[in-house]
Amino acid sequence: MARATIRDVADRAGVSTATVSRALSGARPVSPSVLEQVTRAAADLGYSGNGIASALRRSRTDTVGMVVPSIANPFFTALVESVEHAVQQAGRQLFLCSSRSDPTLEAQRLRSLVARQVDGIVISPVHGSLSTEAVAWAAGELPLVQVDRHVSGVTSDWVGVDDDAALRLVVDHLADRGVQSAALVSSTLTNSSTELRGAGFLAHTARRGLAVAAVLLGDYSIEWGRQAAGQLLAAGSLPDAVVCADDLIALGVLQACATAGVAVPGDVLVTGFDDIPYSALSNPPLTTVRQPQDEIAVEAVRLLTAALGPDREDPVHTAMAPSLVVRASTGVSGPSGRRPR
Amino acid sequence: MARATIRDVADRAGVSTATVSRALSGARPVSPSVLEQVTRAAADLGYSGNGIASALRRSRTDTVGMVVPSIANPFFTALVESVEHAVQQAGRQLFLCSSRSDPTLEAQRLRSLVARQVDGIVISPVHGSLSTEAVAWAAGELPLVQVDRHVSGVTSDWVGVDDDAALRLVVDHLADRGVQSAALVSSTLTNSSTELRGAGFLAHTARRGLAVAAVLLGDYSIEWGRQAAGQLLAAGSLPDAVVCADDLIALGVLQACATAGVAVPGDVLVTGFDDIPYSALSNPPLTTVRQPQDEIAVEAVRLLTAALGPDREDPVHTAMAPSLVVRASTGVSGPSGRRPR
DNA sequence: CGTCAAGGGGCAATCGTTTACATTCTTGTT
DNA sequence: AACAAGAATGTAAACGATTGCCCCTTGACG
Repeated sequence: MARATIRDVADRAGVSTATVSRALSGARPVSPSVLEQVTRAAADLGYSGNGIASALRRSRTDTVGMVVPSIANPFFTALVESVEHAVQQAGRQLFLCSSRSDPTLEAQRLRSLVARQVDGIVISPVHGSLSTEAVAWAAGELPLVQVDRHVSGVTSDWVGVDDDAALRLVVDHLADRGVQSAALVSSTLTNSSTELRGAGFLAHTARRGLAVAAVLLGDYSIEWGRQAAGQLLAAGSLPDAVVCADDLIALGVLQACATAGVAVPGDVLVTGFDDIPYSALSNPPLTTVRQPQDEIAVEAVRLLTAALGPDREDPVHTAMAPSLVVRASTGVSGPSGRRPR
Repeated sequence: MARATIRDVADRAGVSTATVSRALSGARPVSPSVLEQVTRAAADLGYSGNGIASALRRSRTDTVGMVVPSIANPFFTALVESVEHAVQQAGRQLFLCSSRSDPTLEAQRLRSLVARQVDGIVISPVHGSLSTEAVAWAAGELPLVQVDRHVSGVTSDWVGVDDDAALRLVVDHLADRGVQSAALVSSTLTNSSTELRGAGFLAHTARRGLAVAAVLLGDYSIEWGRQAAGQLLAAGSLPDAVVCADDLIALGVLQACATAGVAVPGDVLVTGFDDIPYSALSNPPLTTVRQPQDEIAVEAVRLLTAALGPDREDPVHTAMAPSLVVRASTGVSGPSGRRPR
């Protein structure tokens, strides 16, 4: 038995489809008796509407698309959850896609979302330049706001964290702890966040007179953190501190240090970025930068909703203030012995 | 400027909309010259099709909906990622919803997915009985497969892990380590997984002659793990082992033990369930049960795809074999000192 | 030269809603 | 009592694609 349509409901209730539509949606008042009839008929038939037909007619889907580089990264997970919540509050549904850090896949997902007529898109672009074309195109088709990262050369809203301020917090904290040299472990990905964090690291270490021991680039993963730590250890001379561009990398570094018998924070200090839940549980617990991801999500959805309205506002760049969460990985013991072993 | 429609492309190429449709979709061959014309016209206009209109006409959306209790739980994150991949392979897109462990929200999401005419649904239901009505209804509307957990009394496909076998692995391992008493920390959620794990715990501890020191029920979170450990510690007499119904709980237990100065595995052994990535990084690394979530996802999507075909097969229950990942939290040192402090 | 088949293309119906406009039916006003 | 205003409902035209059916052209074969 095929699904009941509005026509079936209308026939059963003895009214026109227009009346059914109005009764069910409340778009215009109907008489109490008719409302009763229609409601009953709909219930009897188990009528649940056809969102597709509705969307076609109204040319709105009440749906927002979101594209993130990875679902597995807890930072994005948290962001997704916040956005989902905010979108839900606004009476819409979230369509989630993962670009798997691949600009080609990302472009594909964007095309797909546009074809599916989502009302707007929230995206954290994979790459600073390779993502530009697809993002620019999508932004031309419908409202789009970038979160966390952003591509260069596209005029669209962006909401994220102030990466420079974040690295100022980290470097100042390390310098206050007496650190004299630091290495950066980050990603080869040339997107805004990565680049701003790299630039911030260099600028603030210079400002505080810290030596830059090394800059190692891989990807945002635990595994890369392990490898990078391995490289630092193999080089023989460990810096006083290792600054990581995200918590996953930092967790990998911590694990490698533990395996190699290097004491943290005794021999080297380690910092992360994002404050994912597991950073509080590592050994030792990780000093990291907290992003206000919930506020970022709320603001992103607010901007999107605004863009759906009639009057187009100018694109807005909003950098939220980060905060430093100090834990044992930069603990009070400090770098007493400068060299391991 | 409004988005270009197939009509615009047809006009520009000097052919009918039917021909454009056929040229672009390849549903029927068109002459090379016309194909060329159409392709150029579409490119010129930046035509990208209207998925909604197409979906209405074909009554398929090439979209699969997925509902999970939480996006933040790494186990579901991994499952989502696997399903997204599998769905993508099948040429469809994934529509992800979080039910936030709330049966009411879950029902709402299911209604929404059905209204949006997704081709099928993959769901991990929140609750064993409270979710039944909504799941049963949705399963009546379209193909639906349950993953990980399942509700009672709905005839639909299910793919998950063999919870009884998993607890057999855990309990046998603990018994082999010389454990004589064990506590279970689980969730109050009465869903299939939780119940089967609880039953398995009781059955296999009985079989191996282990004393059940306590059964504590809360929710699947780190925080609850902490609290439960607190209760056990406060009770004065710690069991030889704490079996946790998932890794998040176990991580909380480990953290509480570390804080309280209780040695793991020296004073107590701890096991988890799911093998989330962070379980390898905890202090100490966690012994846990690995679920073949990728296989589960692939099988779920396969079943869904099969159900989309013409001939309806009988509902299938597939329990995948779990495996035990032994790490330091049940390490070789064993429970030498039975009582902490 | 006639017939037929096949390939290529167009016409128009269709999917299930929503909604502008027309129509009917009340009800109140003068 | 006639008429205007307003409320409730109906009619039918969209929305933008796909596709069954028909027509035309062309070439092959008898």
